[in-house]
Amino acid sequence: MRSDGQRRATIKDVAEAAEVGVATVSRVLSGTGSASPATREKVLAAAARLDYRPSALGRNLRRQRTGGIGLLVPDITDIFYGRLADGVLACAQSAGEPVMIGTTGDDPEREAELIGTLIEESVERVIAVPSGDGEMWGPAFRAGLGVVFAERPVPGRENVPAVVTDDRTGVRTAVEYLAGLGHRRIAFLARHGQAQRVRAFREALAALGVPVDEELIVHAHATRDSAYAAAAGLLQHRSDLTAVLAGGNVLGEAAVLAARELDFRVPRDVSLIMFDDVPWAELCHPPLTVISQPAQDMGYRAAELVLREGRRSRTVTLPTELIVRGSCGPRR
Amino acid sequence: MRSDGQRRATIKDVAEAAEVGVATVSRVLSGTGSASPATREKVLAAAARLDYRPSALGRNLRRQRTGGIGLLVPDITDIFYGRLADGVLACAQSAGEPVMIGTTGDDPEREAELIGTLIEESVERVIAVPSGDGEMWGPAFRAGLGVVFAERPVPGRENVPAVVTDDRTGVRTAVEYLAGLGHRRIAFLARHGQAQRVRAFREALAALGVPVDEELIVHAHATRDSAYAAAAGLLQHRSDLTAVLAGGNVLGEAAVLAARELDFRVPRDVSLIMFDDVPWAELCHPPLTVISQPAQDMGYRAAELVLREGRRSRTVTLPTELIVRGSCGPRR
DNA sequence: ACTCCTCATGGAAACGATTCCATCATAGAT
DNA sequence: ATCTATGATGGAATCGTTTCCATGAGGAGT
Repeated sequence: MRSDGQRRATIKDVAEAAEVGVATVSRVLSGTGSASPATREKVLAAAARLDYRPSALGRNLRRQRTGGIGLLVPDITDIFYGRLADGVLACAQSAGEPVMIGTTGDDPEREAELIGTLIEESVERVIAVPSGDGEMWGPAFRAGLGVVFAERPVPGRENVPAVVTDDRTGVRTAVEYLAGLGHRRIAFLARHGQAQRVRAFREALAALGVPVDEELIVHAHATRDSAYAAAAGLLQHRSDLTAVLAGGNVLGEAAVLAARELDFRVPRDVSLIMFDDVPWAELCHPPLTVISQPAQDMGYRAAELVLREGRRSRTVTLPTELIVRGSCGPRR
Repeated sequence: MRSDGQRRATIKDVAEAAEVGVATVSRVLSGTGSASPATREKVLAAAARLDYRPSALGRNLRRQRTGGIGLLVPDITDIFYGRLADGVLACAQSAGEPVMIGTTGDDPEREAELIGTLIEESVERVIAVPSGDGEMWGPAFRAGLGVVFAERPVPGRENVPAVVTDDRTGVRTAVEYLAGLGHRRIAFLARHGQAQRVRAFREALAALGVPVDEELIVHAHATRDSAYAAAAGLLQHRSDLTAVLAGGNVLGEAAVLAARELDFRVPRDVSLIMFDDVPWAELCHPPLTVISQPAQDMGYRAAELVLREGRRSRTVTLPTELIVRGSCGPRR
């Protein structure tokens, strides 16, 4: 008996042990085709005895399809993407599909590299939060990958299925809520790549007859440092603002921190509202009013979409919800 | 030209296009062996023209090694594991290794399933935060996987390399700090699987001559609900306690929430300290005093360890750091 | 009893890459 | 001029699986 630890048993070993051909073993184990009960038994017994597991490598090579899905997110440390990933994993694992993950850091170049790796690995389905303008996706489509975008659509690729949040309604809800409290000087703290939300922000202000001050729209990169710098700059240089809308939890965190550091009292001196409902929003002082986004659902739906590649599927838009806590007050 | 979109180019296509044999193409592209400059050029040009990418499937099947590392964490939504995963990804991506991720939910059964999947996929290196007692790892070792445990060691498997935090020192630091403030009735809010920290807790108390009250040691599962229930139960039923040490950020969050809900003022009524330095610890009111753990380093080191499988490596223990903020005060 | 059909079965090809090995050409040495 | 050493090159085997196809056996229908 040399089955203990040296080499993984192959289908050939099972065939020998069961005294049948490899084709029969394959048929029995995959459930396709016919086999007599006696043979069936023998094969199953041999497979169990040898602790046999079919090699996905061999199978995939033969079948010319890998199964398995790739997942590309900017930053797994951002809880929003953590929850998105969790949703993807929940769906993928219940379907028995392995998931290959990569973090792009919102850098199109790293994204391109990761796409390349996925293609080499013959992964044929990808869920991605695209970086930059999403200009790196040519090779992926040329290679025939099934792609679903999450969180953000890509400007040039409207025909690619995507699962996004209803940015327009979300932003409008936030802006109307703030305007209802009397705020006019509302700042938007955005991440690069949130062009859609910025547009919605302008529209929402315009619809309310509030003039848009471009200097109140500030962009930051996805890092905590950049977010803090942007938030602090905003509060210092545009001190006539009375409310800040943060485009994501990292930006919101930075805003809270900057406000505290610069001695702005929330909500007395400045009202604060952010995208993403995160656990610490309740723990904050004061508790943060947020526009919640269904991050986990988003991941789950994206995974569903990418797994049923059959039907042509359009973009799915998920609703947001305003959760009022204590960080917004009337304009002073 | 049919190279546009239908089928991925194979090495054979490149060989034909360059008018050489497949062996030559392989040699040129992988850099092994010799080839004349002219041939070299022809092959490179053909490969570029056809947008050729070698299939990892074919290569791995032939080479009998997959490369790529598996990563098993309890919950990617927990920022501690998010940072751990980030560290793993940082190392793996810089080494060009794909990463397959799975979440176990701290459930040994799901863990076993995921291990099975990894074996089928011929992944040969795994970094895992083991669930339960880690009794499901037999098949993995039998299959010859290179395993590195992270965060927690597994009782029966001391010879498996692991990257863990210095629980003993971390806990002792926290307990000594609290004792220095006059606290005697110190509770420990632990997750299942933190046996090591519980042991350290008992030892630290004993070393200070403080009697150990077993009822002040409470266990919760890894979910937010379970953590909240445990924290609330602790505060309600053992109201003579004056300080709580939480074994992780989810537990700490639950403690803050429960304290607020039950009208315990922090730190006046109860002092609070938790493992994990997370961004919201500063945002909390009052800011939380924490024992920080180098989660990202942990992941990075684990990845390094699992990639240099060559040398036999022992367990790596990473230091913790006490970060004093405002959630601990003198005993009333 | 002969034919036909179905079912069980195993051999062999294919998937895409690497790598061993044999072949061939050319340059250098005698 | 002949022999040898070296480098370039391609054919073919191999990895583990699935699947096509051929074969053989056995039962049913005439």
